[in-house]
Amino acid sequence: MSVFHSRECAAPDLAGRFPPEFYARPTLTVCRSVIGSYLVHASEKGTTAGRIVEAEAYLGPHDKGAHSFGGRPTERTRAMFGDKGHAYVFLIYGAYWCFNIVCGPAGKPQAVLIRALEPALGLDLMRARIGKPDAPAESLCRGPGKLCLTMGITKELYGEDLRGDRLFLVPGRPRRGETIARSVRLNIDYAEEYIHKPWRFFIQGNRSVSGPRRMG
DNA sequence: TGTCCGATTGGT
DNA sequence: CCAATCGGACAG
Repeated sequence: MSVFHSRECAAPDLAGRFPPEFYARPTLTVCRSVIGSYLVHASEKGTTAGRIVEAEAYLGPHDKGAHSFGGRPTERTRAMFGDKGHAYVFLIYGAYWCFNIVCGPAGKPQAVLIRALEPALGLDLMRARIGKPDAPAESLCRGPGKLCLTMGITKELYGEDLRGDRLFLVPGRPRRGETIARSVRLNIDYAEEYIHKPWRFFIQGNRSVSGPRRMG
């Protein structure tokens, strides 16, 4: 809460950040735990933030849906093999950036893809970044590519330490009455048996969630 | 060097 | 359902 009073957003509250131990837990635990937490980007243009309402776990090197499948680092995936609690940012379809939190035990390149946020701060800056001054709030960060557009996340933040001052997470929990649901991950038709792993978490029924908003 | 393709999105 | 669009992965 306190972090989001406008005065404090100009100088983000360091104490609000997750401790390193948060990212040391199993990746599926981290993935479920970030639901309800906030992602904050303090950029030169201003600060934007959103409550995480949808995330997916990628459990390389065995997960056929993960970029780290096979276990060999490449130029693109280098960050996934690096320190936990840092950003793995990649470009998809030559058009959109996607943001992940690097996780996993030692030697396991894993990550949590942030798929959707409920906008919390800097909505007009978000709208300005996509050139849509009238875009409804719930659509601004609905989808991994869109949230990077509106949050101003690009390759510039590749490998960024999420405990730093630019891009960071602030703990939060789902609100009363909100339920965390899980499902298969989206758009990984090539992942064979890993297609069916229920490694997507989301706040049931939340309007900012991309794809299916309910189980079943 | 050349070819193939995607952890998406927006429009038809 | 379909195309846009381009950096990276990998084969040769």
